[in-house]
Formats: sequence, C-alpha cells, structure tokens
Amino acid sequence: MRIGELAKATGTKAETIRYYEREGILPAADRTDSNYRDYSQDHLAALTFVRRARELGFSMAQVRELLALSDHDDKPCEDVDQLVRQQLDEIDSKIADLTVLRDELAQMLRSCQADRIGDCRIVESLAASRARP
Amino acid sequence: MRIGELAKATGTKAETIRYYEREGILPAADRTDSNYRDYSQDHLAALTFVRRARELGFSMAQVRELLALSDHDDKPCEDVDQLVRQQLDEIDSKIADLTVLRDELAQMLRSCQADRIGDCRIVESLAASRARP
DNA sequence: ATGCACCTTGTAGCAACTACAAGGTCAAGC
DNA sequence: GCTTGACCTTGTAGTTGCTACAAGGTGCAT
Repeated sequence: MRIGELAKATGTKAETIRYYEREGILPAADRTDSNYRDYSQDHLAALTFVRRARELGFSMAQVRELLALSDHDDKPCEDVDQLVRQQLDEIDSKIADLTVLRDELAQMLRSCQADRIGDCRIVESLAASRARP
Repeated sequence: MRIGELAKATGTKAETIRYYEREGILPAADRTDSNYRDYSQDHLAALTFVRRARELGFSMAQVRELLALSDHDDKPCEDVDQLVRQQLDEIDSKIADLTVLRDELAQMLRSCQADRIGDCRIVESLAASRARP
C-alpha cells in the first residue's frame, strides 16, 4: 500500500509517517519503480503500535524502548511493565498538577465580583507573588 | 537590579527574561553605563505576573492578552473572566483526557501476568488497533 | 493530452524556552 | 596592577513532535 493509504488506515498524516521513518521509529518501506513507498501489513502493525503508544502519552524515546522490547519475545515482561508504570506515574502527577491549577482558577473566578479591571481580584491574584501567600 | 537578581527573585532563568523582552512580553529594561540591564520594581511586578500566569497554564498569547487587559483599569472585568473561564475549560478537558489514559494504562498493567514479552498483554494491547475494540 | 490526485525531497516553522559560544565588566584578593 | 571568577552582553542553534510548504515527478481518467 502507498503512504496515503497507510495514512488513512492509521489516522496519521503522510508527513508524519515520513518523519517516523527519518527518525528510525518505523523501518523504511520498499519502493515501487516510480520511487513511491510501498508498505506491508507489518508496517501497518508497526505504525499502529507507535500511534497507540503516542496516544497513551509515551514519548518518542519511550516508544523506541517499547519497540525494542516488543522485538524480544523472550525478555522479561517486567521491562515493559516498568515503562508503563513510569508513564502511569507521570500522568498521575500531571493530573495532580492540573487539578491544583483548576482549583486555583475556579477560586479566582469565584473571588471576583468587580465590574472594572481596576478592582478585579483576578488581576490582583495574578500580580501577587506566590512566595508570599 | 540586574538580570541575575531579578532571575533569582522570580525563579526565572536570565535567558528566559531576555527571551520575554525579545518577545515583547516584558518591557525593555534601562541600561547601565556598561550596558547591563537595570530592572525596577515595576519590572519585578510585571515578571511576577507573567510567571504566575504561565504557571497557571496560560499560553504566551493569553498572557499578552492578560497584560493588555490589566493595563486598562476601566475595561470590564468580564474580559478577564472570559480568559480565565476558557483556561479552566481547557484544563478540565486535559484532566479528562489524562484520566482516560490513566485508566487504560492501569488496565494494561492489571491485565498482564505473563513472564515473557512474547506473551505480554501490554504489548498486545499496544499493537491492537483501537478502531477494532 | 490534459487535468487532478497523489507521490517525492528538502527546508522551514510552531511553542516556550534552553544551551551554548565568544566576548565585555566588575569587585576581590595577591 | 593584575588576575581570577562571577556576572553580563549578543547571537545562534537545539529541544519535542510534528506540520506546512515549495518545486517537481507519477498514475489514471477523460
């Protein structure tokens, strides 16, 4: 299949696929006589894997590790587990951070009943140093 | 005060302060005879405002808007409110997305009791197309 | 044969910094 | 008076994960 087909099948832009190839995330495809990339089912599977991992928030570096691991059927599962746990922890920590922000923003909205910006508590609380609460 | 002092006072790197100046987010500082930047208390307040807004997840473009608004004491507070509400919505949506990821990753971890990667459900579920659940 | 959708390469841009490199300035210590 | 070291200056390039474009080649239908 050509790059456009693969793109459609995986919901990836053709440019992104070429980018993955350049980055060594995806193996290079065969070429047709006219130099078009010609992809196999293996490529489809590989790209699906990559996109799924990216959707789950893994970085390109982590995707590389996952790909390397998935090539070694006999290595211990523990290695994969560890990457997943690490990612889970990072996401938990992001959620925690965002929740704090969310609450601060909500508090700001509640605090301001002014009409003019000159009296606005939101602007005040943005200007206030966080170190001096 | 010199850039290093301002940096320390706000927890910002000197390079970032210079970057803000280049981007027009911060007004240019006066210069000493030896061409060092010389900051005032107003600069300290402005940078504090910017950093606080960035910490709260506002983009540079939004920070620009907030700065512009905060300069106009007589404009309606509603304009600021709207930016804050928009940011709140974006954060809520990010939290929702991350929560979905979190649960998927947790499910993956629970699902795999294998020893070898060849039998690992995590690798399987990464390889599986999402469109075909 | 002519249009149009597709493909090729290469390069530059996005956000929001961060990290150099190569050099200038200033106060302290010998 | 001279060096050391911490600071400052400008300018440029790198980071992440793409995305957008330009200039041209290919394949197929009409």
